Amino acid sequence: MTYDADLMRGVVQPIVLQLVSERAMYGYEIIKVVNQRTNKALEWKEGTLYPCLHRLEGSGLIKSVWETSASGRKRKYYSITKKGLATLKKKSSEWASFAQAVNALLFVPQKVLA
Amino acid sequence: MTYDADLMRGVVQPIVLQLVSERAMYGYEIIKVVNQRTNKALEWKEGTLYPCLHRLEGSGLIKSVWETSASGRKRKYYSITKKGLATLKKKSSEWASFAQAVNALLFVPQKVLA
DNA sequence: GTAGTATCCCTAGCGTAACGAGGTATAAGG
DNA sequence: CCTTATACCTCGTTACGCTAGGGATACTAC
Repeated sequence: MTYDADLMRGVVQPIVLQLVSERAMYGYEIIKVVNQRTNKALEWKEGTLYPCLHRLEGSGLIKSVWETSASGRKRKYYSITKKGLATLKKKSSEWASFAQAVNALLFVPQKVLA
Repeated sequence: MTYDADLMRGVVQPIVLQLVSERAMYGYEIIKVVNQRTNKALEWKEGTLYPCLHRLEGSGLIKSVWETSASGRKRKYYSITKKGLATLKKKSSEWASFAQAVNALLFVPQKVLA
């Protein structure tokens, strides 16, 4: 299922921060992990991820190193910085209470009405 | 608490649809209800709501009537249309599974890791 | 009365970020 | 060898929430 693009706004950064906080990952890998872990509920494309990675690195929230695998493939591994960890913590609790607030509005228990 | 503006994208329309589906409401009222029902977790401004109302009406998802209260105040009451109801249903279930997917990524149970 | 606040509507312009569509290059598999 | 998967990137479009205005009427307190 593919969602309204607008929903994606605001969650891409936190998700990327979370993933690279678990372990160092490269871009292409992140896309695969997102798609798999959500059973294709979220389906990111490269045009979504790469600019985001560059923004995050530019803000000093993640950092990257180039590595070459045994097969010879070059991959840019991202990991989270101290600053990024703080942001992740803030953003994910922000998301949690935001989602709760939205749910409170969208799914109103009957007794509240009328 | 005020959230990253980007989070708000994609949820303003569904929320408005939900509220005016409960009963006819006017713009200023909607803002108050959103602020109250979320305990100020969401704090909408007029610049957020009014354009959204006009978009929704333009798309035929809601309709409006001017009414004058006993005190003489003119208010534009919005109510949901049949088409709007269908959209609301779709959008809110979309939100539900989207939120679930995001939660699955942001709050990973320990056993999943490594 | 009148000053200040709350109610009620509206809009123009800005900034931002997801997306589609494109490009490059290398490894793997048939 | 030729296709597919892997792996990186960027440009332009687009949509919409927000800021910062503007206008008008009712209510409240002094």
